[in-house]
Amino acid sequence: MPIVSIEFDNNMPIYLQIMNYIKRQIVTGTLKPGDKILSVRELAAELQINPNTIQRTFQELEREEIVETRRGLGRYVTSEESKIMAIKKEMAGALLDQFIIGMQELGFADQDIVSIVAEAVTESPEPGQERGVNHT
Amino acid sequence: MPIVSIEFDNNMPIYLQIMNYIKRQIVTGTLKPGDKILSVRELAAELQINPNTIQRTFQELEREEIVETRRGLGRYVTSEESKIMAIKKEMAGALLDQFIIGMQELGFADQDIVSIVAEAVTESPEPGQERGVNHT
DNA sequence: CATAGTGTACTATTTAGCTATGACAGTGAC
DNA sequence: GTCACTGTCATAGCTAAATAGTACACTATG
Repeated sequence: MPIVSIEFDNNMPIYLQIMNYIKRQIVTGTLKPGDKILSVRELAAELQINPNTIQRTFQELEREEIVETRRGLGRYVTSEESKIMAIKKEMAGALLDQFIIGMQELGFADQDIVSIVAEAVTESPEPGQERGVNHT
Repeated sequence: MPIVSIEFDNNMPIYLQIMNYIKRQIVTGTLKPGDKILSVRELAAELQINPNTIQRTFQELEREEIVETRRGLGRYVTSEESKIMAIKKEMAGALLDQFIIGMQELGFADQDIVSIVAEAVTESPEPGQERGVNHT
């Protein structure tokens, strides 16, 4: 049984989901700047996934300059906090865009969108819950 | 050049994206209950996509009882408006969940989430725009 | 009847993602 | 040097998604 686990969405590449998983850990401080990251083989074993897939995940993260690789030693979270802030901003912006544009495409008015969010946040503060949405 | 077009996300199956595209048209009333839907070959030509992929899209939509098939005639939007309402509710709920849980995972407080949405909605009311997000 | 349009089915091919497995190279501790 | 870890590379195989092309069945129209 894995120590940590991710609920994978079959309609999205695993390596992208693991990327976001790592990014979240960095953004929220679970992984701090300069921290050593689990090795390819460790993380592969923990998530029950092929090491090659983890390798691809890290290659992407490195391309985004979020992690640094020291050959023979391991991988480390970038020390540039500005980079981490930028990632957080980018991820939040993507979430926001997807949500608002999506709701507008469904025909919701701007005021409705705001009140739906406000209501959802007050009625069930903990994550992972079902939420009701009033529609017109 | 296609009359209508969709910006496809390569990280998600096309047939699912077309599904949502059709669902949105139904939910917003662009396609009304009982309306005839473009044929497999028509829609395939319009979206520049293989008819087999469109066929798969419609099979899924039919499984969700959103469209009805009359062999030899074509496909039609369901006449049950309650079904359409349910779809809208479901799609909005999915968007909401994804957004709120995502923001919470990024470390945003509930109040922050509400104000970010309120600000985004007021500052750029039209869809398809970039939005800034203030983070702490 | 023939025709044109509809949905449906089938085979074959390509590509991306993921897996399985093995091998090689750099680093630090002993 | 040896060992155990690290990252990296390469080959092969499997599956789902999408394409291409063909064919068949149903329906309305004439």
